Amino acid sequence: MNKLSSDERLPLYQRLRDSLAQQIANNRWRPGEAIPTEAALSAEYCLSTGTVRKAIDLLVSDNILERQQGRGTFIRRAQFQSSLFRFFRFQTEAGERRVPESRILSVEPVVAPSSVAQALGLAAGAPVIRMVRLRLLDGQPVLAEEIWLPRARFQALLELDLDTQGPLLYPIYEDACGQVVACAQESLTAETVNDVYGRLLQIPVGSAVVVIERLALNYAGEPLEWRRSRGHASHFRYSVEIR
Amino acid sequence: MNKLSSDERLPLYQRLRDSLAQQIANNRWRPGEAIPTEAALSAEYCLSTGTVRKAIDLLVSDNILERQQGRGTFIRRAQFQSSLFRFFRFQTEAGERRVPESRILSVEPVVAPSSVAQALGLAAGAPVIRMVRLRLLDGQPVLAEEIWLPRARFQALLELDLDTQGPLLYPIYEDACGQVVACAQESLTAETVNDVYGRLLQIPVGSAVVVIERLALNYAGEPLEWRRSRGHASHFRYSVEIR
DNA sequence: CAGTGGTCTAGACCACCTA
DNA sequence: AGGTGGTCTAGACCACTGT
Repeated sequence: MNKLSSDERLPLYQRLRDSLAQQIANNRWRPGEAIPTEAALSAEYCLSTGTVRKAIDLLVSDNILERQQGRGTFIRRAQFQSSLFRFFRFQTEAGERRVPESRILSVEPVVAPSSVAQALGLAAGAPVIRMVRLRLLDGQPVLAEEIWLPRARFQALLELDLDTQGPLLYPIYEDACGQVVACAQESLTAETVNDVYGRLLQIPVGSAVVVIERLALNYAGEPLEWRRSRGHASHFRYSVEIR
Repeated sequence: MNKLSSDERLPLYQRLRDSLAQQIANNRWRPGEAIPTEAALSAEYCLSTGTVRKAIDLLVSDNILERQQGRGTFIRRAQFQSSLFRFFRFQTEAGERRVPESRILSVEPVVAPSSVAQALGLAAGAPVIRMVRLRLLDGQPVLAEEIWLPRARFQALLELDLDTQGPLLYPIYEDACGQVVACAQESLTAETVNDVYGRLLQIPVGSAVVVIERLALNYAGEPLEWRRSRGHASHFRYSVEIR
């Protein structure tokens, strides 16, 4: 006999959606846990199953819930899975996805070049951290990354032994610096590789590489990280649907 | 008392969706025209309104139909604005968008190479039309396109003087061949340009070019056109938002 | 087996548009 | 006023999952 609190003019399925989203935000259920069954919800809120289903449909299409026939409806595990997979086909012959290893080549405190400062919304010459990283599959370099971070937020990284960490940076940002990446803007182009990156990627100078520039933001929309990645074009394929 | 022809194991709303998509592809209704009301469809197919609504929901979320409360449900006008703009920055200094001119270099009936046949869903060696086209801005080549069409659908193109037509192919497909492009899948990569395309694009052999492969489909999801376009990487930039 | 989500029905009533 | 899509009900039966 629960009550729907939000605006009475909204349809019931919308109000139920809002109520459930609120409870999810308040951790009534943990990620991976099941919410009550559709029957239980329709009893709790005195709604028909059709209305409950429509509310759940919305949360599923929002990527907040996940249905599993015969088992239940679950809170989606928050998985900021690297967008790499959308761009590079780092896969075995069998087509299974793999996270490339990470080899950090340098981490140094520097002052921001003007282009980087502008991307990160800092004053020119502001203190930043510059990191160069190589991603490898089976020992073969596939991606070379240049990463820039505002030092004010990421000072702790300089005192950390990054080699002992996993291959993903964003969990480290979260654990060591309390900085949570919520979303990112990426921008894609191609170029022929120069000698520096040719050597890093172990490909001939003049090969075609794809260049990905990414600005990562926190939930408040503030820039956290700017990176430029280069990878051999033969590892690269990006697909879109157009309507 | 219409019959749903497709696979009996599929849910009714799926089969109705397919049936409607087929009729839309066959021009039973013109773009902008209304389809029968939900009540009429549920009578015609002997389905409840809930099932009909669900089928229409799918077509709406596919961007094929458009609901207007109190008025009806309408075939969406295909605004199919060339996706070129999303990928290539063909713009004046002022930032205004321009459609590049089209220069058709060849149109010839050939048999399909196996890769093309596979993309178009044809048997290997099936009759197709191969077209080579150059897109130019201010007389400068910016994009070289290789276009493959199933001859069964596009025979009429061979008897047409394409030079007298506009720079966009899809309106020609529609007017001359009755083939309506509803959506497309594009896939993007990069390579260093060979001598043939280097000469076409008037750029040095070995420059980085972006390669776009596109499969265009009609409303029934049947392949209509496969094309591969190459353009100089410096004209190319693609942006994405990642949640 | 019992319990879950997935499909489907045959309505009712409402909000909105056109005339 | 009459017709449209939008919301909602109170069920039924099915397909799938776990024990």
